[in-house]
Order: sequence, then C-alpha cells, then structure tokens
Amino acid sequence: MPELPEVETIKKELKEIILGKKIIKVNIYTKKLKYKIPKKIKFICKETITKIKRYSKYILIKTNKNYILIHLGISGNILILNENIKKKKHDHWDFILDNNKIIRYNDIRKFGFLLLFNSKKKINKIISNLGPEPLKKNFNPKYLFKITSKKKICIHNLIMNNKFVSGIGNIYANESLFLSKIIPYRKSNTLNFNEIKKLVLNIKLILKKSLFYKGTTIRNFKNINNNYGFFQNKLKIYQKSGKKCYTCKKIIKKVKKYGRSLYFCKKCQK
DNA sequence: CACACAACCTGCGAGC
DNA sequence: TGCTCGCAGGTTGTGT
Repeated sequence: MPELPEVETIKKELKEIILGKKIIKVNIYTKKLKYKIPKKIKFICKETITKIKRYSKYILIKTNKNYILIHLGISGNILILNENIKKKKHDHWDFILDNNKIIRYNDIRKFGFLLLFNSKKKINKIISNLGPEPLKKNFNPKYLFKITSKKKICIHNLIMNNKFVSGIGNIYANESLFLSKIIPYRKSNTLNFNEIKKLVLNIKLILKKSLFYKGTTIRNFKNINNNYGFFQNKLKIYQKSGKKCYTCKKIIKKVKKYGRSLYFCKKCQK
C-alpha cells in the first residue's frame, strides 16, 4: 500500500534503523522487477548509509559512495527483520546491515524497482521532473490554479500527475475530490479559484490524516500480516461504488477513465 | 495537447 | 470444485 503517507512512514522507520549503519551483504533473489536490478548493486557492500530521503513515492538511500533509488510500485513492501528468516515467495532482495538487521523487499506484482546511481546529477534529473510535495508550502492554491486554469484535462488526472504535484495516488485523488465536492472528471479549467483552494486544503488534510494513521503501523516482521493501514477504515468514496454516500445516502458511482477508477457521488460532487 | 490504451506481473473474488 | 474474467495502491510509452 505505498501511498505518499505509507512511503513516508516506511522512510521514517527505516531512518531510525539504518542511518549510519554499514551494509555488509546484499542478497538478490530476482533479476528483474520493473527494471533489471543492477548487478553492480553488490558493490555497495561495506558502504555506510549516510542519508535517507523521500521524493514523491521514491525512497533515496545515500551511502558514502552511491545513491540507491527505491520505488515500491503498487504492491511493494519493505520489512525490517531482526534475524535472517527464510525468504518467502515474492521476496526480491535483502540488505544485511552491521547491526544484524535485514531490510527485505517484497513485491507481488514486481512493479517496484531498485536502481543504483553513482552521481547526484542522475538523481537530480529524476527529481527535477517531480512537482511540489503536497504538504509543502509551494503546493498552494495559487500554484495549482495557475496550472488548472491553463489545462483542459480531468482534474483527477491532473492531481495524479507527478509533474504537477508529487505522490498523490488514486485513493487520495478520489478522496480529496469527494471532500472538495468536485466531480473527478471535471475539466481542470472549469474549476474556479475557490474550488482549487478547497481542493488544495483537502489534499493536505487527507494526507496528514492518513500519515497520522499509517504512522501508527509498525512495519516489522510481527506486523507483516497486519499491513492494512488504519486509514483504510476512514475512506469515504474510494472503492465504495454501489454503497450509500457518506453524506447524502445516494448510491456512489464509478467510471473508468484513462485506465483508472473514478468514484463519486453525483449529488454531492459537481 | 488531450486522451485511450497497453505493457510490466501476480493474486483474488465474482459469476457461471 | 474449478474455470474465466475483471480488477487492484504506479509508471511509462505508444498511437490517434
């Protein structure tokens, strides 16, 4: 469940455990995820982890020599093990650290990836294509309105695009549009400034709220069976088609657009 | 530019 | 019970 709040949570938990630690062994169980796992990843042995950051849904681990870029795709998950438990189906790689902890990557659908870079330049190239972080100040109504007013694409599609704002997935796109009373397939240039203001506010609100609930999920082996974030229970529209709207009790609808499911209440959202 | 659609991969639930 | 179908949190590339 790698949404922005989830990735942020994973990053925070990782940071506690891996910062300043040395990687003593790398196990690769799979040749290819979304991209081939670089063979030279083995070279990071004996390197020390100096930094860990999140950009959009990417996790960047910096060592004293290299940059490791991780993306969880749709089904990726990172587990922290206290001992070397036998690998299970869909476990793809491990980093073993000098504090005996093991970072293990599991990904059923293999849409995630692991890449290695030796220069900041290449990382910057990827990061520079990303729009502002939704919880930062530079993601604000003025900024978003400047974009939405010039474009004629569905607002749902626009806020899902990493170029315009980072890290919003289908769940949060749907939920924040519901809260803002905006129907997901509205053309972005038909939204007025007040609506954009509401949308920006609700995106921030919902991400913060989710971060709060996901933040309570402890991501270690004990919790491997319990990887539903608590926020799941807070959803009001996502995957609720056929059910009654939380606000007006009308039946929630769903349409497919550009390969995504949009959920909405026709009475509450305009 | 806006959009539709496919591809990458595996598992699950619905319906027959 | 077992089959097929459609669907799933993401990203990237194609063609119209």
